[in-house]
Amino acid sequence: MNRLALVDCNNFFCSCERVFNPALKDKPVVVLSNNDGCIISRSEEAKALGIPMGAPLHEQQEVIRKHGVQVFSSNYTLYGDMSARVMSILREEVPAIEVYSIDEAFLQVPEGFTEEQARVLRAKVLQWTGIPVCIGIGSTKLLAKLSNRHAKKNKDLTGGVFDLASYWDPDGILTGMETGDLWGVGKNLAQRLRGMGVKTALEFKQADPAAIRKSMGVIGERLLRELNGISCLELEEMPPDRKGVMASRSFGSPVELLEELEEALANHVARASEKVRRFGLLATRIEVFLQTNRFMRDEPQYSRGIAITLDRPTHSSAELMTVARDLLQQIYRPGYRYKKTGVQLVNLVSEDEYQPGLFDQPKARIDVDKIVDEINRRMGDPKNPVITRASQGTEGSVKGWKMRSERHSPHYTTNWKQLPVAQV
DNA sequence: TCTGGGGTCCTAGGACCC
DNA sequence: TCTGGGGTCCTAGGACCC
Repeated sequence: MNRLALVDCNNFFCSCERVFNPALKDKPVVVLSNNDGCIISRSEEAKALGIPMGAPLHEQQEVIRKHGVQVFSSNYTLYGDMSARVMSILREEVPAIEVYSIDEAFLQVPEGFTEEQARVLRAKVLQWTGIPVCIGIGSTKLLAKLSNRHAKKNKDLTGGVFDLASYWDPDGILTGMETGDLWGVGKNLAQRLRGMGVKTALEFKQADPAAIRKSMGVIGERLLRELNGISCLELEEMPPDRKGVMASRSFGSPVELLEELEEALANHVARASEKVRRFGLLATRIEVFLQTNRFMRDEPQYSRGIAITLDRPTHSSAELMTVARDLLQQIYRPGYRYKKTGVQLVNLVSEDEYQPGLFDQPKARIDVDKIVDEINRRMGDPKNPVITRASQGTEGSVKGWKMRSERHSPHYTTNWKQLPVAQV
């Protein structure tokens, strides 16, 4: 019998901010998306104030002011480092682990693994990192997710740990859960199920597999089986090779000029190609896209993407920037107020496996890109690299495309100059 | 003033080939 | 009267997730 545990960090980004700033304890805290646009993490206190997930910041200003909600720009350097600490503790405890996202991991646990043991693990993570987690146990990924959700929703009763299979009334829990609360069932699938008269998780569990297959395809059938304890989603210890890398940002304020778009795009290409180099990959295809603000209903809208397959795979910033700029020029139309541009590098191949073609240039003896990457890694932070290309614009030329990040916490754990100081 | 960014998987349809 | 069928690759778009 398979046995899995899903460990999920509570309000992860907010919890990270709290670890190094104890004054935030018991206070409402929220963390914003890139560009300080939306609220993407909320402490329990902030949730209690009725601040919804994904809410635009400007809609919540009044609540924030009234209750003194502490607001932070996202600090992915800090969150990434804290995540690695949590994952390394988990990895030591179990034979196999799949890091599913920055704040979640599936653990392969022994057959006799109990809620009691999960509580010990939970306490250890909290003590060693300061991050509270919830743990759900089940025989499939979907059931572990489901248990985790219950543990989190009923923390007072569960103490943050739950195993559906050892509960006295599992059907009662499934009845109290809508299909849309299940992992993998979004708005559309939930609606389709409602159309079939299936509303609760229990009704879904007992539904006719053939009917589900017919109306929801293989995805529906897989969910149904997982819900019934038949594992369809394997634990993936080795992350599969990346399919693509994307980089894009909304502008702080609308941009109309091609030159500014080119500058913003050059920055996105720089980030995307650095990522591709870091993974030891080459891109064989590049896509550039451009769009106006779809929320501005009364403004003229324009949205277009264009892609080409490269003559040969590359991860050179200079080469990719040239191609990207050319593509942008092809789709750019004057007279629009643009909200966003971005680049996707896809069909990635391994640097080592790639066979150079007959007419390829031999590799440069010194790879300038990689040297720049190394310097930026050691000396800068991701939002402010110390070395950039001229096409990316210069410091001080404050342009419309610059991203907002006004309430950034320090890089407590990754920059010597920003280490927290203990008061004696 | 103000609405994130980065992924994955699946399906359908067209082009092309034998 | 009558106009293959099956496989593969590519692309676009939908749906979902964190």
